[in-house]
Amino acid sequence: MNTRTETRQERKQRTRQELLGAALRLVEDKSFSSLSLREVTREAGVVPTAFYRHFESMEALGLALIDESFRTLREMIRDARSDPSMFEHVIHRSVAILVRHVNSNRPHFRFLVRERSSGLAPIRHAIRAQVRLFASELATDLARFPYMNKWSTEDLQVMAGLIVNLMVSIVEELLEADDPEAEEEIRRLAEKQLRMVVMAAPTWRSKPN
Amino acid sequence: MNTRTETRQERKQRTRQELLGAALRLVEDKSFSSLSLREVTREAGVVPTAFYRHFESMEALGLALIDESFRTLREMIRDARSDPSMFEHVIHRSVAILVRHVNSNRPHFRFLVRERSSGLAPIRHAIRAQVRLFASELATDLARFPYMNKWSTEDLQVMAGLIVNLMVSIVEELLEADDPEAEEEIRRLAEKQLRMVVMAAPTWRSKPN
DNA sequence: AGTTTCGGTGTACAACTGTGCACAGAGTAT
DNA sequence: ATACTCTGTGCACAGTTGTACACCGAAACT
Repeated sequence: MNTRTETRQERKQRTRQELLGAALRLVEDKSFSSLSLREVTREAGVVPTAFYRHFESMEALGLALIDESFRTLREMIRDARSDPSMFEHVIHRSVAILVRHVNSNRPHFRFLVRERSSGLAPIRHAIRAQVRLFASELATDLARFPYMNKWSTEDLQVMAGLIVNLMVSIVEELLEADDPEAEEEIRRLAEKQLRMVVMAAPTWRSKPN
Repeated sequence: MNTRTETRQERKQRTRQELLGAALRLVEDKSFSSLSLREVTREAGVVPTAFYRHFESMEALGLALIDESFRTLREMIRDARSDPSMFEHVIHRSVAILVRHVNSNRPHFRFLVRERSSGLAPIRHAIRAQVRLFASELATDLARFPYMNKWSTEDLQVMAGLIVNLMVSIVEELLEADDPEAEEEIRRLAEKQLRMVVMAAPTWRSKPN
């Protein structure tokens, strides 16, 4: 039994994680806002009132989930950036990485894309802020690519927004897909869509008329 | 008093509409799935059990709301198609029409974009099916444009998907915006994004390598 | 060793939920 | 005028909800 030599902090962290995990498991079939505090504690295996030792409300737990989810998303970006074969097959590699990370973190991604548009205002806004941040980082990355290195900041932002949008909708579709060939089809179309979007790069010039 | 000479069918239709309207009003600040049958009937001014005279469950009401919402969306498309000045300034006009329709049907659009990703599976799927249908129609429309008239059906579908995606996210942003200058900024960026996307048309060729 | 701190328990309660049932009263059909 | 058909009402009931409160026992501190 390893609980024997468990410090108090550790124990607290553990049940905190259990609460977060329980919520994540439960939003698989229900929306977060229709999730009750008692359901979460029941799933986590603690008594309802224990919830308050960790979060002051369900909304607070939701915000914590956002933190957690974006931590895994940042891992993904780090993966993508450190991929040496990236520059040649950017699109192919990016989509591959995205698909892989969605598959190994389905609950987190599901939570994010759902609550991004539905959900309580504070949660919605927290997610959208993070996504915008992500888009900004992408924009600076884009500046290193051919054709785009002369673009204005706004143009880069717009292009980044476009790509992030696309990524969000790819994630949405991946989450709806269950069988692997549906996934393969999504991946194929996703790559095509991305290619179309970046195809604008060589031709683009701000304020065309 | 006009209720004096009200036929039974009319009366039933009226309270049915009241229920739909009540639900639409309530999802302004809560998500549909966390909406209770009693709340809806309370807002509509009828007794809870009367609900069942019109819908067998909240899910059924949700599906009815989808119908209603897409009816107003189809109006929008009709407007757009019949606009004579369309072909010259397609993008500018399209965005204008979109913004106008979102503003005059905020509750419907809010309901759609929220429940599209969250919400119960049947409702989610119903909405996504309609959106896909919309994308297909757009694809055939696109075939009439220069450069694109030689494209394969799949390429047209992909481009249409891209545009619809973009429209969805524009609607999402419009719904978050409250003050008119924020709206103006969204409109401006939306036009730029659309221009970028269609910019691919002249250069695009399937299976580039 | 004695005291304090604090994560988790158990009980309790008022508020709310969905829905079954009997019934009213107006619209409709005969 | 009489009988039937409905939409909407009223009441009831068991189940669930959030949270207040007193409490326990072990880790942490003195």
